[in-house]
Amino acid sequence: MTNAQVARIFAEVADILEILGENPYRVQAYRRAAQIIENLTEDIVDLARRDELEKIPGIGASIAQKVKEIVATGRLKQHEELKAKIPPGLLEMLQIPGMGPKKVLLVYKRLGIDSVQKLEEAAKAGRLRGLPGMGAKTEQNILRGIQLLRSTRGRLPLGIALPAANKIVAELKELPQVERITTAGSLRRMKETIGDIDILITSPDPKPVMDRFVSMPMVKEVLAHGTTKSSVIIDAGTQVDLRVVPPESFGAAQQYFTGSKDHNIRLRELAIKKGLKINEYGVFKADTGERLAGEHEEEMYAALDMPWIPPEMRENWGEIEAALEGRLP
DNA sequence: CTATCGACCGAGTTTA
DNA sequence: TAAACTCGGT
DNA sequence: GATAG
Ligand SMILES: [Mg+2]
Ligand SMILES: [Mg+2]
Repeated sequence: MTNAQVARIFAEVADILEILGENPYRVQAYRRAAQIIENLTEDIVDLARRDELEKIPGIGASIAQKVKEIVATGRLKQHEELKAKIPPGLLEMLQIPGMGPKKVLLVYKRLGIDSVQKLEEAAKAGRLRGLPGMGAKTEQNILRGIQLLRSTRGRLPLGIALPAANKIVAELKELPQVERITTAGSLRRMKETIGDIDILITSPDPKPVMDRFVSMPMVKEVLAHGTTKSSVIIDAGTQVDLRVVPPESFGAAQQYFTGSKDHNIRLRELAIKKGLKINEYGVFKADTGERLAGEHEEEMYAALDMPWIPPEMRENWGEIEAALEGRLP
C-alpha cells in the first residue's frame, strides 16, 4: 500500500462526504489528511507500524485508526460504504470544471442525473435551467466544461512547461502596456511537474493586456476574462493563468502568485498574529489599512521579520520557521 | 471538554 | 445595480 | 475530524 493509494482513499471520502452535504470542516479534515499523506517523505506503512501517525499535525486519532485499517486490510470500510451511497458518476461529474459539489448534488437530487452523459443530455435539452441558481448560461458552461474535461491534460513536466511559458511571455512582452512580466506558481518554484502555467504582469492599463492574452493564436478556450485575472487553455490542453496588478504591487503579487498555497496561508496567519494583513496588493496594518510593503517581494517577508525565502523552498515544509530563526540553508 | 475551524480575493451567474 | 452564491486561484 | 484554549 503506497502513500498515494492511501491518500486517494481519503480524498475520495472527502469528495463523497462533500456531495452528501456533510460538515465542511469534516470534509476538509479528510482532504487535508489526504494531502498530508500524499506529501509525506516517509512510508505511511512504516509510520503506522511504529504507531507514529498521530504525531503528524492534521492526523488525529480517528484518521490514524483508519490508516491502520487500510494498511492492514487494503481497504477502508467507511470508504466502501460511502461509495455505495452515491452513483460513481457523481464523482466524475465533480471533475468537470465549473461543477462543484453544490451543482452536482442539485442536479442529482432534482433531476436524478448521475452521470456525465446524462448531464450532457440534460444540458443540451435545456432541462437544467429553472433549477435554483441555474440558467441558460450555466447550461452552456456545463457543456463546455464537459468538452474541457475530455481535452484537458494533467500535470506537465517542467521541461515541457518552461518553453511553453517562455513563448507566452515573449508574446505578451511585445505589448507597450506590459511593464514587468514573470512566471509564478509551481513553475517559479521549480516543481518537477506543474499543474498550470502562471504568469504575472504589472501594467497601469490592464485591459489591452488581457485582451491580447485571451486572443493569442495558441489559445483554444477562454475560461475567464476579467480586468485583473484571466485563464485560458492553450494547444494541448494546458491551462494558463494571467494576473495583472499595478506596478506598486509587483512584489506582493509575485509572492502571492508564486505560492505555494500552504506557504501563503502560513504567512497570512503569521501576519494576522502581528496585527497585519497580507494580500496580493501588499502588507497592510489590520486596523488602519496603512500599507507597509508591496513593491518588492523581499520587503513582504521583511515586514514579517523574515529574510526572503527562495521560491523553491516555499512549500510550508518548515521554511517559515527556519526563516524566522534565521536558519534558512 | 468544547468552540472553532487555514487566508484572502477575482470572475461569472443568478436573484433581488 | 448590488448582493448572494458558486467556483476556482495562490 | 482535528485541535487550541
Ligand atoms: Mg499554478
Ligand atoms: Mg494557476
